[in-house]
Amino acid sequence: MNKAVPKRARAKQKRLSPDDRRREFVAKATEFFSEEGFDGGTRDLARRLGVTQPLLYRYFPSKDDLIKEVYRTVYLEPFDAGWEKLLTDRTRPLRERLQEFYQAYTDVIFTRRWLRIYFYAGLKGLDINRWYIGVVEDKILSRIVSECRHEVGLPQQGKPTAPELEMAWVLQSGIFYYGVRKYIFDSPVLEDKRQMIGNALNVFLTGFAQVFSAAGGPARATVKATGRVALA
Amino acid sequence: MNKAVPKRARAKQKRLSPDDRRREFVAKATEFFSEEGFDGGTRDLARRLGVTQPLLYRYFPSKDDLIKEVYRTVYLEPFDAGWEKLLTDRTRPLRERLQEFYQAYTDVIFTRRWLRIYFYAGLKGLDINRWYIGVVEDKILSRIVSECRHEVGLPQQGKPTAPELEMAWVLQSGIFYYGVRKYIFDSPVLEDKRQMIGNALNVFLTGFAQVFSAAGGPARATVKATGRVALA
DNA sequence: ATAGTTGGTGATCAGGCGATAAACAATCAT
DNA sequence: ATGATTGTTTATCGCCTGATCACCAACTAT
Repeated sequence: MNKAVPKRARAKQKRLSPDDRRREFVAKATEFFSEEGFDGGTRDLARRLGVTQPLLYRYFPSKDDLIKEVYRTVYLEPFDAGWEKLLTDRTRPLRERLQEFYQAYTDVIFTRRWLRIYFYAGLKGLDINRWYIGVVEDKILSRIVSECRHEVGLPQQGKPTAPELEMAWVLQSGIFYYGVRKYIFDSPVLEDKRQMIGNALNVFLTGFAQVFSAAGGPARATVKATGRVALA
Repeated sequence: MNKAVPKRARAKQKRLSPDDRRREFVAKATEFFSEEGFDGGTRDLARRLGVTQPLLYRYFPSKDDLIKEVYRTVYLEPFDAGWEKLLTDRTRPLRERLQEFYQAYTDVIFTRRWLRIYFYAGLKGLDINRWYIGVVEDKILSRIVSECRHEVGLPQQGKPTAPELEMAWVLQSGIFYYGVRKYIFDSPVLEDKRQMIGNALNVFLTGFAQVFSAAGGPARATVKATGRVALA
């Protein structure tokens, strides 16, 4: 049993402040759990941290508490207050605002770390996930719908309708799933993310204008005034 | 310890053929794993089946083998050969074919069972998931692109381009994620699935026509002939 | 130098896991 | 009815898990 020489081994890493060390643990735990899932063992995690397993329990009362901190950092980290202003800044063309927003947004969430934690949490049925979806709807999608309505000359009658919001979800999801395919399924995707976003926006904006504006040009598909689809 | 009366208790359920019983096990295991994840215990599973845990090992050599059978049934079950024909049947309007296809397709995969297994498998990094994505691309998306090209009068020059295929993914994902929100995240969605699909298709088809057809009408957004987006 | 506080480890516990073996119960062929 | 065969359970094994406790090492203040 080679238990000796603990001095030298640890002498290299300088002593961090307790808070910093804690944060370091959370950061590495995030990486670990995003790979192994939340059923990953505390011993494996500790090994990855270069410490022994009981030490975790000095910093966190239980594994669940550690996991909760992981959630918090992952979910709260990305949201940039500037995005709301960007989306509603009518001094710039809508197309340009959306392109810039989706590039910035996907720069943040299109990581293996973020996406995997997101789905692990979702499959667990945690509230935090529904909360996040609500935030996306409030801060992003309903703004986008409002701006689209303005763009095509529709009245700004308060909240977006449910079909409009759902259509914004279709756009959002179409872009979002590019990241899922790439980072969760390791599936090949169009290399140029910018181009994917650009095309998605072009199709969405032209389509939205013709489908949702009552006074739109001769729509290619038959749509009643209510937005309900006339099937064949 | 009440160990007696095993006769009566089991007398009710008639004896099934071995194969049927096996299938019943797989079916209920699918349900179980879709809820608990594949880390769910074999004892819990057995309790759900109304039998004891060791019995599972008479029907399946190991837990992993059982899981593989679960995958097989879930992934192979849905694919309907008729869908390819439906998508390419040019005697009917494209809009109508797509609406019918996506309604049928989502009728099959929009279940808590299917979607959750799909993501559990995906997070594990299993090949079967990449395989499925490839199938979707070959059997569904490239057909859709071909049909769209035909619809807008573009030449049928073999395979779809990468940007076109990616655009089809945006449509597919936009629709697919409706099910994810509803059945995985238990999040409220537009009640009328048919309407969601209809609107998504309307926007996509009108948008696609104007964005991807070189000779399209006056597109609202600036797009070079290559499909690459001109930013601002 | 010494006492006190904090950072970290080794040993260990109770419980749950997947899996196995031996015994019992029920059915079937004759 | 009897023996063979299949279906099912009880008991158990070795391993791994999250968590705890007593102890050791290191830095800080005096």
